[in-house]
Amino acid sequence: MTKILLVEDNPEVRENMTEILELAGYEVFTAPNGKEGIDAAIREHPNLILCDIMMPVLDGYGVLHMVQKEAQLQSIPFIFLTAKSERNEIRKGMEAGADDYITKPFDSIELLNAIEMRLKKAELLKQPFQGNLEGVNELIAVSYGRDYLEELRKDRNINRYKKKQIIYSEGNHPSRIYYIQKGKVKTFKRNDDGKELIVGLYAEGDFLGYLPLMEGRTYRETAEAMEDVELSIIPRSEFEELIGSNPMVMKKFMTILARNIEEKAEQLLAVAYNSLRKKVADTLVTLNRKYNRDHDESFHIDLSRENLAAIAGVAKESLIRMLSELKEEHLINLEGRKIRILNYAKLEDMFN
Amino acid sequence: MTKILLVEDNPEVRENMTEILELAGYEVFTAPNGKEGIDAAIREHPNLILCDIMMPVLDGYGVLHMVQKEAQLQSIPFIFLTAKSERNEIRKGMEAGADDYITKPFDSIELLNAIEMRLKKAELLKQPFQGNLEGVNELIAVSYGRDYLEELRKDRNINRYKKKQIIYSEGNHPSRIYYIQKGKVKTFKRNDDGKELIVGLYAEGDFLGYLPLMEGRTYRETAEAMEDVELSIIPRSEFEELIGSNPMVMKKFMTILARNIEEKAEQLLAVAYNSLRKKVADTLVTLNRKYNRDHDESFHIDLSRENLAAIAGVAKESLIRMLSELKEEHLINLEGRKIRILNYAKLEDMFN
DNA sequence: CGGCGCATTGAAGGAGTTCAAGGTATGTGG
DNA sequence: CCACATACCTTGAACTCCTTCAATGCGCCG
Repeated sequence: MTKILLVEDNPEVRENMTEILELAGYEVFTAPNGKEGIDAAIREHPNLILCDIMMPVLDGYGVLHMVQKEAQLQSIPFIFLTAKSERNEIRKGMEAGADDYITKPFDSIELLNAIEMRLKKAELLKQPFQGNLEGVNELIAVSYGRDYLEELRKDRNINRYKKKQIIYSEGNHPSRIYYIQKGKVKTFKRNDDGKELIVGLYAEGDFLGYLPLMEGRTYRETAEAMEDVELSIIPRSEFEELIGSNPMVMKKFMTILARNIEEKAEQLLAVAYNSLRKKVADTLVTLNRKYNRDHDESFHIDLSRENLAAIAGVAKESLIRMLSELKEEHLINLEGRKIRILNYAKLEDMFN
Repeated sequence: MTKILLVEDNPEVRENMTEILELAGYEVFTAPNGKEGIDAAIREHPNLILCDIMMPVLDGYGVLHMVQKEAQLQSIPFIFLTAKSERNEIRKGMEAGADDYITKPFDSIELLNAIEMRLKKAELLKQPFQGNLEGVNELIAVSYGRDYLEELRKDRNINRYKKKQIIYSEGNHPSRIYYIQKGKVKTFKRNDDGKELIVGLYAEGDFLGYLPLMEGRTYRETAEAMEDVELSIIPRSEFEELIGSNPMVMKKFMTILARNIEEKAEQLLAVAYNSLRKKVADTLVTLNRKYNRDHDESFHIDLSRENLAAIAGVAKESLIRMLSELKEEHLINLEGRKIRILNYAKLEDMFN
């Protein structure tokens, strides 16, 4: 139920308006002065505040000021409601930060329309979460329009990296994010022994390196070009603008992050307890899912054995042996370094 | 630089205003009619739109309507700027969804004040990310005020679960999140062999089970009470309201998620390549960091060996043997099932 | 053609799991 | 309050799966 807080010192006006609002289906809370109004706002957290200006104890400007100072009340629409109808007064009210300013006397329909519109505008922030999202690209499309990606491609400095070149290193400070125009990038961590675990794979159209920027930390992993790569640079400020400007974008971004967590948890289970056999099979399945979205029959995985091993979290030699085994069983085919999956279903349900 | 789009058909007024705005330090784009105004808005993505009402081709209401329909433009403040000063006209403009309505003639100071206030309000959505956040609790505090937690404690249905009781299971559909009043909860996954890996530990004051709600999926893990537990239930709608109502809350929440990803990646590396010795030491260090925030000397870890093993991702017996070893080396002390850390520094830098 | 990088195969070794059995704490019912 | 059951902890010994080390093979490029 939508809650409205009415702050008004005149008891008659208050009751009259309460009636109108309740008839319109709102749940109404009232306060006879500014101070109690603030208390009620904090207590009830209404969806909208209607407030008189001239009141004892604390006037309407005071209420608005307080409301804007409290983080939890900032986003509540605030409408002044007053007999002061001179242009100056109106400007003063709006300049104080009200969302609307209605002068008495008013029609009830005027009041209700105003309320409805402000509620609607506030509602834009509150769409429920949306599932299904391919990549961060969508974000860009949503917030800047489709052309933005195209623009990126043209306008920006494009950085080129050779195969095996480091893009950023663990411990460095992030100042930008990267958008991959071309090529593949891996991000990895090393343990104390120098063994490499690949924690992320990125391809054309992916964004890279946004996590540390969001956390305000240094990079926790190293990014390296797996082939010759072209990256466009998006400066920190622009990224923040991108994320911060549109609540829908934020929601989508949060969904992506949430999914990422689930994936990592899944991988964690696999790495911890699964047999070599299953780890390798899972890796192949995951890579296929990731890079072969349209289920192309002729698709093959083309990564060095070393990298494959670092993704699966196993030794290179173990991986190779397991690939041979899987080939024996006609689940995959090895064509040079390239791997083609023959029996996807069996790989997926590989027992442990 | 702050970009302002001015849509106005009269060339004189347009140039005059442009000058004022540029003097005030804004970057100004102009359009002579509504249609071009829309195009410019999409192209430039301004921070604020000033718009006349009476214009050829497409009038101000039309522009506002279009702006509200485009997801990427919705959140841009929109100010009407017109000679129509009758009360009716003002109401009509505001009811159409404008954020302010300024009547000609106006002082330049009036105009600039109005612009500044609307920019400021819009800016509330765009604060940069903030680091440092203890838990989701903070979110609640920010958005609803401190008292909300207290309220939760009193008003809600409190569900009680006995030790070992399942709170939710993998595959089920989420319809609410949980807030832990009392007790400890673990979330875990099982691999095909039925081996358990603990992926999350939650204690008093933590929230539980929000990820699947955000992703719109089923639970990916099972939650079980580790001791007798009291939980309050927060329905889905309320959770969405909570997250959606305040952009600051969203930002903070995103930061939490980002951190969570980093942690999982870290754990992944550890589980994949580290020795039993290091896995156990890391687990002890992590648990200490998690549950002993104030570095209490007399703190001890009190978990079953089984659970400890499931956190570290090793066999129970292996864990026990390693604990004995660590005790021999005077790094920890075993007091019954309880574990006290004696040499935190050495545990932390345990070699592999 | 020789050197380099990567892939493959063989054999040895070891870290950690598993199975099995005994020990200790905790609680419950007579 | 004791006896007994149950759940949890600990230790021993065998085994296995995977890693590691080492040698060889293969293809590519200057």
